[in-house]
Amino acid sequence: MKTQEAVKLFEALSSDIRLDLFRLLVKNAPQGLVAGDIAKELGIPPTNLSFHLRALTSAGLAHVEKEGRFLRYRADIPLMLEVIAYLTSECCHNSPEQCANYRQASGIAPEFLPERK
Amino acid sequence: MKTQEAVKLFEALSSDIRLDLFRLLVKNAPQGLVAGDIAKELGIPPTNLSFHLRALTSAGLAHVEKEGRFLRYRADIPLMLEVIAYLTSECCHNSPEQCANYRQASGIAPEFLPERK
DNA sequence: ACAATACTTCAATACTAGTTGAAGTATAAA
DNA sequence: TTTATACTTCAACTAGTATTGAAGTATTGT
Repeated sequence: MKTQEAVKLFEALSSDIRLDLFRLLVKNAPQGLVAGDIAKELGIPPTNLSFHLRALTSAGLAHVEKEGRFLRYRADIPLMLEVIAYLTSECCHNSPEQCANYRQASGIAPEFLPERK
Repeated sequence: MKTQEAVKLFEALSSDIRLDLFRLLVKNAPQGLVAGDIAKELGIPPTNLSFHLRALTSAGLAHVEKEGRFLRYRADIPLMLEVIAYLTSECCHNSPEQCANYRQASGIAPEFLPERK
């Protein structure tokens, strides 16, 4: 992943609305949610929701699919994992002693953490 | 972690300079780097570097310590791991089948991934 | 004491993002 | 085919963010 792409992704997550939104989609992966259900869940006006949904999708963190007159949104979980890998890469110069302690104390499930290469 | 704190952290990472900066500090954890070394490494003017260092530290992602006339900056790795845990929490409703596949394919080291509770 | 170094804060400017109401498009229901 | 539903785009305003040069503070070397 390039820096500019990662920046785009973090920008997309830099809003309370979008962060709630994305986490809701993560929670409801992989089936996703239609815009109306999201609006009900988060309680924000449709105009504003559209704005933030667009921000998420154009960053690539969510994808849309049409279902009749509904639009279904899904989180891109692999991309989320890529940006985590980018953020944490070469942590502590991959020193097993230094970094592994942090990692093990983190309360993060093993499957979400980047391999040390 | 509360939403607003996580937003603050993602905002802090929403700049190419600060993202490079933070990743440099992650790579050089836990000993950290002094501002001058960072400036050399990233090649940005001191005024601007100060601005971005302040943004990172006031978000809590980095901490400063005085060393004579130098200032040493260190990444807060546990906080980084907390925000990862926040982002990925309840992924796929913690369904082992759905989510574990994503996680295992992610190339992220086990120690960086949140526990499913 | 004086000058150099290391880094920061200040002030001014330019730009980018967030929110809202009104209007638009597309699908479905009556 | 008229009406309602689902969601988006447009336009306007507001407010926050990034960058830079100049000036400031603190520490070290001579």
